[in-house]
Amino acid sequence: MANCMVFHTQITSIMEVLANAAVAEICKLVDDDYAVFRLEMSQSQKENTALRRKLQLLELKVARERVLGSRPSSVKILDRSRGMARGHLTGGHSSFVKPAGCNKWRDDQSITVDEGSGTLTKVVIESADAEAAGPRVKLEKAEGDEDPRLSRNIQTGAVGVSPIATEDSTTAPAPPRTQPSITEVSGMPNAVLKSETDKETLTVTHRLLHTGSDHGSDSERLGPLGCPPAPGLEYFPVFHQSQVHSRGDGDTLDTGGDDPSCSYSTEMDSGNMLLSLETQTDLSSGDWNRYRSSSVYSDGCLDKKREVIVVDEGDGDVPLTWNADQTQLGEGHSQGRDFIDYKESVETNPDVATHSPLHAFRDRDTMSTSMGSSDSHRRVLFDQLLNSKDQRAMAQEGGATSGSSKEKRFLCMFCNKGFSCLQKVEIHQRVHTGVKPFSCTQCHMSFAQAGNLKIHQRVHTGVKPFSCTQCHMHFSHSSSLKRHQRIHAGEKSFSCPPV
DNA sequence: CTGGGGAAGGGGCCC
DNA sequence: AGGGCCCCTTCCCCA
Repeated sequence: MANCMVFHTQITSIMEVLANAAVAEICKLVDDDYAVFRLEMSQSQKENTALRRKLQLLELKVARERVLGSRPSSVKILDRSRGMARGHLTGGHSSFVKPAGCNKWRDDQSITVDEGSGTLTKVVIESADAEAAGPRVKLEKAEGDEDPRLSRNIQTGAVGVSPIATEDSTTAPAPPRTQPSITEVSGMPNAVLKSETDKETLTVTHRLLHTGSDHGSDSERLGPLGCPPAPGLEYFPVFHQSQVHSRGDGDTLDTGGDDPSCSYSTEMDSGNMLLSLETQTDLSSGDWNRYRSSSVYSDGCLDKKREVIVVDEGDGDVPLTWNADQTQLGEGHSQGRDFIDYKESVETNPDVATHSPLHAFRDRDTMSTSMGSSDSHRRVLFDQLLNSKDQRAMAQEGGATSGSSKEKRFLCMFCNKGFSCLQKVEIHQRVHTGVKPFSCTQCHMSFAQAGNLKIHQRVHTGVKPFSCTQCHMHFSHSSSLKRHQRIHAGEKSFSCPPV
């Protein structure tokens, strides 16, 4: 019996030893695998960084070639306001910033694009306007020796500072610490705003983002962070909540925080996905339109989506029915919570005029005291949307629900303008979304209405079906003929009223 | 003064 | 009869 007990004890001890050995081996395997995993992650991240560096260099080269090719000595930027307003990217997406308050680039605004040894590029745009509204905007792309990040500083400084156009950033006077600045670490997968002080960044961001609206024209507006806004995206009404994918539950897989290999939360920031989209897309307007019309903004896709507010006639003049079969404009854009919020606000608050998605977002954003970078990005997009075409539409139509609500029971969800049928409001909402599903097959142009495309194609065909009966003139537009015939009729457009 | 795009309204046709 | 769709027209604006 005693022998049996001893044997049992020995067996138990042996089992414990074996179990401990097994645990140790398992732990070792896990550690090894984890190390391999981290190594692979870091390698992949390095590869991504290298690819991004190459991409940015290519973009810079393209921008430089365009600028230098068109203006070899004194580089000026063409007025792309119309192109921007019409939603066509015509150049590098992040290379040039149009000074606020200026409708056109002036001769005294210089742009220096010097890549030097290929490792340093500075783009300096100086506004000689002595007005306080004229910011000094400096885009700087500097590539460090080891640091793969490409930084871009947007500074708003005192006006009147002598222009800075130097190849060496060390010769440029360092901005005062108190000077507000925004540093976009564009070398990261998507732009990440780093602020010296959050308050200052918020202020400067707000100032930068409102420089265009202060002057009233949407064509003057800067894109986010000085980038020409992507068409369509410029007025993209769907904005998503940031999705942070790093786990914070503290288990062994929690690689967020001090483990850089898994700190990819910013990559998934959907607010910055817009920038990512710009970066990954050939930004020539043609390619952009191809992309837009083929993959995201295909007409067939769009026409199947219903994003309108339908006035329930049985409920008086209060629009209560949210008709949104799909609250996204294209695949690849998850349904935005802002739209959900808006839906809720519409359902709970009939005051749609002051609770449009834009107002709702703006109100909510204004309440935010710690606006993050993605919020800033979204805010500029919403401000662009609200302050430009939306306001123009509001001004033209006198605001919400103009006209008879019985006849115009389909309300635009952006400006609340009423339309008689669903298709009309869908077409109208393309004003806000920038969607132009009808692309010309012979050029880069695209149109929101099929009829306008048809008229446009007369440019290529040379067809001028409208002939003047009193002269040899022919016109491609009927309105042009009508306008021309006023000349024969001796009609004066502006005549002094009889005294 | 013309060229041309943007946007909206109206009417006809079809289901 | 009513709604959706398509096409055309018209006006406005800007380059």
